[in-house]
Amino acid sequence: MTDYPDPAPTAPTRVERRRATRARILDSARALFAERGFQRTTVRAVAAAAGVDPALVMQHFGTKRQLFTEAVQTTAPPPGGGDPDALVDQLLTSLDIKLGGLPDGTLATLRSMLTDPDAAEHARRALGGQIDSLAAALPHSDDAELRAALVVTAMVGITIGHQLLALPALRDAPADRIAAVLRPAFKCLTREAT
Amino acid sequence: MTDYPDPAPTAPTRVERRRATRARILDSARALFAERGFQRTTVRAVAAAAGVDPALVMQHFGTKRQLFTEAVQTTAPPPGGGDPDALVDQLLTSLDIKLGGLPDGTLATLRSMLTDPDAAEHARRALGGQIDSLAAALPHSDDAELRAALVVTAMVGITIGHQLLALPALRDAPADRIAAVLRPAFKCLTREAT
DNA sequence: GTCTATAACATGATAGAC
DNA sequence: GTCTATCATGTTATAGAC
Repeated sequence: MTDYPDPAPTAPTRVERRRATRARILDSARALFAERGFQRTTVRAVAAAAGVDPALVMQHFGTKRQLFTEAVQTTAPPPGGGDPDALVDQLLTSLDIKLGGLPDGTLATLRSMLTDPDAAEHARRALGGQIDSLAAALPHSDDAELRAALVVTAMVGITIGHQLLALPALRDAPADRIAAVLRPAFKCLTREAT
Repeated sequence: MTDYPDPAPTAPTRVERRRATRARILDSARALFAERGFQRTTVRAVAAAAGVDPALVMQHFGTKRQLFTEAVQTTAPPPGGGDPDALVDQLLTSLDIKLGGLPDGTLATLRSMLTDPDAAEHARRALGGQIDSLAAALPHSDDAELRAALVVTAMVGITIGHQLLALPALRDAPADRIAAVLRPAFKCLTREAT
């Protein structure tokens, strides 16, 4: 093992190769989970996409569920502090991003959250975090959290309609126009009033 | 078959019994599809819930998919005509209904639309219809359809957050309060402006 | 010894026999 | 209407390759 000290810089060690294979499997899994959701994605399909044997996938991740969990694990989105109007613009920008290419991990969670308990829990946590951040930045009132939740879930619905269902009315609209139409409504939602 | 002419008013004929069994299967299927979605619902579970043999389900509906299609078939929601403000109130009322008990057929479609192509198509059609109705009632402009689509998909997102994900921030809010907070924002969305 | 591939078993959808 | 057979899939156990 330690007899020959790095014969060539281009020769990967076994651990490196294994790590690379693992990463390849994770990438394929993320893409397929994003496209088809948890249930409709088969371990065999992931293996085929990654160019490995199906059993190898299990070797690496134990169960399909664990594979999903790791594939979906992502760094938390940046929490935004500042005044509410800036926050709304920030949210609209992130929606703008979302309406373009949502990352596969997020897509996978979005797509599976209605039919898979684990994905639902993951979504609950992620959305809860976004809601709390937004609520904290809103003017204090007893329905700040409610308003924040409505803004976030409304954006989820719009994203679903655009990205996952591809509703013609949304698919054909440019992202900046959507943001422009949405802005006054969201400002209205975040402004405290009874 | 036609020898004995209705021996008793309480004795159901074979076709009646078959029809009743079929209805029982459909009800069980609708409930299970609403709770677990298409994939996670097994024909065996539907059969067990209806108290029949699994093969009988196939005898009646051919495939699990066809069972889903028939279970989800529902009468179209009432198209609303009138002025936009009244329409917004009407939508909020329907949201109010939705936040209470959504019918199983709708729940089943909602839950499965992100992971099942057929359910997605069904949802696309149903939402498209709602969007078109609303757009037709909005003041004519080139983004009436966009605005209508945003209102409808936002409501879908809110419904999902409330009913399917049970986000704490929404779950704990009374429906009338949600409607009150939402009303100004939706009015803003439906009012033409650039 | 460590990585990979093959075989075996359980459950579910569906088709055909009875 | 019920029972049995076939096929796909998730998962585990076992054998083969380097």
